Amino acid sequence: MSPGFPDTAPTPSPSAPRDRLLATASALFYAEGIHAVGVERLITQASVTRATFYRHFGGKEELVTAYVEAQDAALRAQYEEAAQLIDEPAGLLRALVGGISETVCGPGFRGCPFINAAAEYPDPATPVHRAVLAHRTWFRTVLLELLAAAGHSDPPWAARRLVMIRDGAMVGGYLGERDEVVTSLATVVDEVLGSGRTDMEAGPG
Amino acid sequence: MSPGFPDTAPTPSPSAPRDRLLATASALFYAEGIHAVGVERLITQASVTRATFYRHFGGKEELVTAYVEAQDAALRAQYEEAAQLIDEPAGLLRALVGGISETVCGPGFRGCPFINAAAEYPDPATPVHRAVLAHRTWFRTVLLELLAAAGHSDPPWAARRLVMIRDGAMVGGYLGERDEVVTSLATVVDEVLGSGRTDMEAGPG
DNA sequence: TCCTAGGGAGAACGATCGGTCTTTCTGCTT
DNA sequence: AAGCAGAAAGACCGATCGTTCTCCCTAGGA
Repeated sequence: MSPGFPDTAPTPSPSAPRDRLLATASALFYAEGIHAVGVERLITQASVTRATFYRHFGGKEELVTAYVEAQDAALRAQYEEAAQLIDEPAGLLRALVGGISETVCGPGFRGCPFINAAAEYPDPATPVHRAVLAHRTWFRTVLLELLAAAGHSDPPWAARRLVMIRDGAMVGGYLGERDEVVTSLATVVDEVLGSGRTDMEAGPG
Repeated sequence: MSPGFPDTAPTPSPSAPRDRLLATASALFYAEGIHAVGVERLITQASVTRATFYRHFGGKEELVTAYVEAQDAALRAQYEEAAQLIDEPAGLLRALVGGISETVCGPGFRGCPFINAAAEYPDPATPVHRAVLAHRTWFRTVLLELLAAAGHSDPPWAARRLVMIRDGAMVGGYLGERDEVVTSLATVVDEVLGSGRTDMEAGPG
């Protein structure tokens, strides 16, 4: 741009085609299912040519994996952001499940992208399936740590319960009544947190 | 049709090809996903010709619908069978969730066929999606009736909780630790049933 | 006896699948 | 000024998609 700043500039377009591709893929894969979306449609909607597609991704499955990993990264970032605003573990825990409620009630919610992806990639050896499991492991670990930090009497037990109720909320929000799911979710979280008799009484604080 | 026993006999082969087709489809669709299985493979493994396939089903989607409806019918039949052996609603309720535990722990469990099918058929107008919702409505209704018959103080609330925990168990049994899921499931059922303070104290009776 | 419905076998349909190729043009680095 | 990486544009590949077709054979009802 000018002398003194020879660096590669603040990436005016870091790799626009790649980003467009991933964004388009995320929207289509999530809304319609992965196997239901072909490469043709992807590159057309992303305004990208075939050659460009295969220059950035080794193939469709690699793009699918990138899609799942991007969802994972987004949730991790969302959590990190919340973690910088909230100090108490119990509050962070509630913020975490609050985010789930918002997701479920948000427009265009179509189920958990990880559960849906796993439904289409049953083989555990698949990178896609592995990415799903990796996200779930991360989520469970975060719950475990927060529960322990909050002084819960039985973090493993509580984490198991919270993971199950999260999955139930995701499925129910897609194939059932969203409002009911959200209220049930909140109630269960209060119960689980309240049952670890320490400094984590229910209530938004 | 004619004197004596002109009837179509006790169906020596009611429609063997059709049954083979549906059985093969059920196994493949469940194990590998629906869009991942083509007609070619279907008819080859079922030892049926293309013409025969299209004589029995209008197309692939009709077979998929039949697959989902067959799963639904099997579960309804399983429930009816249990209902004839068990009188008390509370016991029947426990048998119902006991069946879920067995399913989750059974060999080859690959998640809930209804949840998985819905992941591949997001459009609510699709017969497949509708069949999934129909099954879920039936399940919820059964829970509701059993809870009411058992004298639970808040059947709608309890039914919601049980549906959510069922979904959580199905997902967790596929993408998590099966043993943990089953024990958590049993605990939650006890809690939910026990909270309706009437004649439904926990315990297998 | 005929006759016909149902199944087996397989060719063929257009469409789309995921993937590779060549060519041209632009924009940056050297 | 030269050169090169990345992207646009699009032809092209074999394979498979779901679907329809013809032909033949066999078993069961009229």
